Amino acid sequence: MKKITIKDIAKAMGYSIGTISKALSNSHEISPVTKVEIQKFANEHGYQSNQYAKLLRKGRTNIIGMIVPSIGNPFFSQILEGIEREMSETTYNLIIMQSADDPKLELKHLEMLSKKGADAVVIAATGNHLSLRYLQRLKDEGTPIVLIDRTNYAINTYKIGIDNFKVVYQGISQLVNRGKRKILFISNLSPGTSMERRRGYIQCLRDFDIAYNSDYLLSIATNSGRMEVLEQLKNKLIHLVNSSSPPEAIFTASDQLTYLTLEALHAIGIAVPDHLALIGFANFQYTNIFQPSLSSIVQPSHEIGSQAFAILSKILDSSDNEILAAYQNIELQASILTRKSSE
Amino acid sequence: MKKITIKDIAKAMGYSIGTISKALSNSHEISPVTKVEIQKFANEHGYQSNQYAKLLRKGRTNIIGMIVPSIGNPFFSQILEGIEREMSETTYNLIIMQSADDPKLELKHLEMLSKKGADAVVIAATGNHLSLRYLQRLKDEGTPIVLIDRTNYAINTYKIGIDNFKVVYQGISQLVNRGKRKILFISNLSPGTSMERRRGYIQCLRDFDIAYNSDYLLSIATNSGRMEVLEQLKNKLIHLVNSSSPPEAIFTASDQLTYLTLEALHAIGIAVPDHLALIGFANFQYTNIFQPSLSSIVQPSHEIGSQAFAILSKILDSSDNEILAAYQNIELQASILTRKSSE
DNA sequence: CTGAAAGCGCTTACAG
DNA sequence: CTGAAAGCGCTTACAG
Repeated sequence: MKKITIKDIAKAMGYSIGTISKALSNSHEISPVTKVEIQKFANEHGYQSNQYAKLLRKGRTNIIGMIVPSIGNPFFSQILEGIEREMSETTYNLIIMQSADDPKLELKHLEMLSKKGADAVVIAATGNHLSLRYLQRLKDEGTPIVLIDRTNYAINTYKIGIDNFKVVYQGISQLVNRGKRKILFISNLSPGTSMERRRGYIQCLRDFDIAYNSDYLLSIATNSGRMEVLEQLKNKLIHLVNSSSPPEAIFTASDQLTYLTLEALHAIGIAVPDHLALIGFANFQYTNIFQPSLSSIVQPSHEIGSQAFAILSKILDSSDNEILAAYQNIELQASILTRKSSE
Repeated sequence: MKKITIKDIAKAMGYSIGTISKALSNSHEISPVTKVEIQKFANEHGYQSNQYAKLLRKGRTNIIGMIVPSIGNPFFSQILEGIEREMSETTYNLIIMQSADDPKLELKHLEMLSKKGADAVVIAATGNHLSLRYLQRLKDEGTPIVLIDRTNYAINTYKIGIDNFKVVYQGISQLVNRGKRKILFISNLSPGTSMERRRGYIQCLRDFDIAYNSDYLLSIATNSGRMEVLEQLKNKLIHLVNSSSPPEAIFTASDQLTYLTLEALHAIGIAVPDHLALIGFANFQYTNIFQPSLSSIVQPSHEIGSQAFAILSKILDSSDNEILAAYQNIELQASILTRKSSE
């Protein structure tokens, strides 16, 4: 059952290679009768065009490169789901790579994608300046770039994320409305999102006339191992809880930090919400079976993925690979599931 | 900053195209001096070979196709992580597709992979006979196939999973040793794993001299929506709990069923483990923050991925794409994390 | 409406 | 040790 080519069809049917090619791509140059005849023959013999010959000829690869910190993180795996569902039956190919939030690895992956001739790149970037410069260069060379999740970077391109300021503001408001005034804010170091999230926190406190306390602003590097991050959190939390002014609530500004903070609180024996309320970013589908059921900020992860693909396919499908009128910064709506952990 | 080709180098250096090609692939035909000179020039000018021209010439695509039920399921996303880490800096390309455990979609994806000319396929198959037949055909045509997770199918190829019988036997033993004799076993319909898991359950009961009760053997189709599965579970559980012989423990034989069963138990107000103990398959990294902390069967998901790639790269890298001596059925070790839910 | 020919970027027998 | 030439499977001006 060897693969059949245009040449085979041409020989079998007594047409030239060019005619077969044109008939199969439905060219108007070919007479309807011949076209039908050829297409029928091709179908019956299971002809499938060789993508690589096509792409070589057209100078394209149809590869969309994607870099995320970790596929195992449900937030990113859901984004991936969203892309895959749209893409699977197209001729595009997705290549996925994990940066582990390591700038060096990220840069290596970008170089690899360039080497593989990726026609577009989707990335949740670490924010490392070398990577950003590389992205800028790719963009200048004509490769469309879509920044997802972490969008607050000074590069003028397509961006898809959420309104970080707003959803954090809402989350903090909830805590305040439940009588919490001493709110610990824990975020990671990603400049792509943490600025806006922190701004939401600070502005909300200000609007509620709550004094700002720098001890309540915690930044944790999450690209070290899980155990290390957990230890750090435990130490910080023990310290704060035993301080003269212990926090009454925690807001965690990333999925991983939410899970690890909850784990740390369990480990050091602090009851949630009795002792300390908690609300945080979390996209795992089953946060309602957490101890306690978790008040979660949920992002439209699937939609982030599907929109990224929508934008790219629009650009790549346009004959001259033209960049759309204006770069868009799409801010989708995140939602808050209020549950026991913040009661 | 246009891409530079072999032709460009040939023109610039005054060598023929063939010589450049051979020098870059380190052929012994070329004199060491010339080779160094050419390689240096290529490096300095950022030459990157066009994979597609290469593959077209060699009749290969270097595409590895992968089909899993759902990328969002942490178990499968971890397998993906395992593959990606090994593969990212190679010239192989992974194409991922989701079957949603839908046989029709699975078959469509397989056809797509064949159309794209995948050089190999990695699949957690539904077990649908049309798909299995298609896989068999691909295999017969020379495409290496690796079955992951669901390995109990009558197709003679590479298989990577766990010793399902053994780990279930151990899990059930734990429950029995804690005094439970009425154990409800909930599994999905996948023939690739559920047979062996069920066998472990039944054999364990037998060895402990516990009467087998068919009411305690529950099979749930998990490819309908999440809410639907949840409803089913709630109904079944309410019925059983109120029966004349209510179960004392539950063993859930898939990740999704574990989460949903716990959710169902919460919803209908059954306390775990006080009222009913629970132990189940679960690969989410943070099952210790569940309510209660979950006794989990954890599979070596990353290793399943990395081994799949290891096998394939070995086959595909061998010049004649030869199938290795014998097909292997690799059974990795799963582990049991015993925690509060089964106390 | 159909065909002959060039070429995408590469590799590899075959000569010399 | 180096080069000329054919060919992987396709598309597309250009002729006729």
